[in-house]
Amino acid sequence: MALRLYDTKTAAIRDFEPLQPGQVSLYYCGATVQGAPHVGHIRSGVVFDILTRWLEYTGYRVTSVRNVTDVDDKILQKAAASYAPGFEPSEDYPAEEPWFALAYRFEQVFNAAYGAVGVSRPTYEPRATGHITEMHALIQRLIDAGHAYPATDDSGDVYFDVRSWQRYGELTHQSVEDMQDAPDADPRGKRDRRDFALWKGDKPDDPTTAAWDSPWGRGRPGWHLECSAMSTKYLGSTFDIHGGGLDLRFPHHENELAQSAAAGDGFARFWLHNGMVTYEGEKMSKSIGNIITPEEMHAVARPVAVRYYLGQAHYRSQLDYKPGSLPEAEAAVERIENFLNRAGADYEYTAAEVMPDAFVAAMNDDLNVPAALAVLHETVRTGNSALDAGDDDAAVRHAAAVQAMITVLGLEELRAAEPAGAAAAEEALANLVQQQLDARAEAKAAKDFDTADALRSRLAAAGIEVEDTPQGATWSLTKGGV
RNA sequence: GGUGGGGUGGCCGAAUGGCGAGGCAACGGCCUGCAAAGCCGUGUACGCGGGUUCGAUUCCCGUCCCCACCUCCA
Repeated sequence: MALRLYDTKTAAIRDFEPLQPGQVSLYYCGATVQGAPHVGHIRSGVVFDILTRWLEYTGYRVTSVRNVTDVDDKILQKAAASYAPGFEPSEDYPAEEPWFALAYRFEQVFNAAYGAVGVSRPTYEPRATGHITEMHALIQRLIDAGHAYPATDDSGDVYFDVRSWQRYGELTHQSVEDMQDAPDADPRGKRDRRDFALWKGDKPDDPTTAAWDSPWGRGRPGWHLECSAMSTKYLGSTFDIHGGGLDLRFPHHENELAQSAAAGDGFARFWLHNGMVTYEGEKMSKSIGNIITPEEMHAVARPVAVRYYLGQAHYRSQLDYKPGSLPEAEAAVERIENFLNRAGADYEYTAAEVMPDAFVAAMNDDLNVPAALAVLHETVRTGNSALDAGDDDAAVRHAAAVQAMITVLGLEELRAAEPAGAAAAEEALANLVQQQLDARAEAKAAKDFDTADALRSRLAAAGIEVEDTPQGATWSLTKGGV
């Protein structure tokens, strides 16, 4: 069964066939680097990372591009505020920080947060500020085609002419007439209130570093323009998949589509949108203040559990965060981990040999990760049964299958969770623990259970968990701290 | 007002016109000196009202409620 994906534009699940056989071009919206990421941003990264991994497993060569919007009104506002009298510096926002320093700093914070949960770096991460030339070319094409115009006032803005583009609204299935008027929208020199800025004229107070010369005067790019310019530059005028959060459908993606299509580009063939992360039913967002940061999650669960949690729901579903969510994910992850550690790693199966058909079918069905996880857990259970029955061949084969599945889901670090290590300190620790375990084994052999239990308690107090198995006692560091 | 997505057992979360995905939690059993891990088993789930049907959680109509977007948003 071939891959099928839900496309927002056609509002239907369609067979996915790339433009070029064997190759997939994927563009997905990254961050406007005006602040630290929250969990919602990271979910989006995980979703498109899983998509990329699945496409690659399926045999495609994937070119993925995720933009960095490193100049916009909010970035400039925050930087400007840091120079204002009475500004109170905080951990996130120090005093007197130029806009480009702020943007670059948060770009790195974002990358660290993505990396912490195993989101692979895209093929390329272009920055808006590095593509002003391409944006100018696109604006010129739109003006030439009669779909953009310089502002009628002297602002130096250039707007997209929504009324000139019949298809405007096609992505989100809205007609311009039915759209609610934005009462706070500044009509400025617009022909229609819904016209949006392609280019924003320089204002007297703007930093000189945040303005570029253009045929329409000095200024900076409008928000939506960079994605059109950069996606088509690196992926072609028509490319396979455009992704992003559900909240980007309108206006961001609608406007991107309008710009590119009106300029004559085919643009994205599939539009994928991931669901929001909510907290007690409400969308996580800075303005509401119900943010959970990646740091807060990492404080209560290991990265692999955080990743499991963020990826476990279907990507189009809303994901509601609750205090118990992460411990639950941790428990599920440990179950998988325990099986892999029991089964050992002595197998040489290729992923294709052992990947369960049901897993493939689930992933091909619009990335049905919940169903895929069901297959994963069934495999763990069957593998555990095989171990209990002494059928090591079957167990090893199941372990290989689990390994193949968790690699696709980006949970492969589960495999490396064993306590033994090459580092000298770990070796020394292993020696000490083993001495304790030997002493305990002697006590147990002598039926001196008080001593045996005391030894186990002392290890537990030191953060070391002991488990008895038919092959003797094993130990591990207590998960998630003591 | 417009557009889109939902309401599933104690919780999370899928599929499906007919045999109750999967995980977490709970309970019972096996195993174990005990524990842990593991295995087996248990639970009268589909917002409400109609309709179609031999049969509806699933399809249709109505209705209530929730969420997202309508120019800051992952």
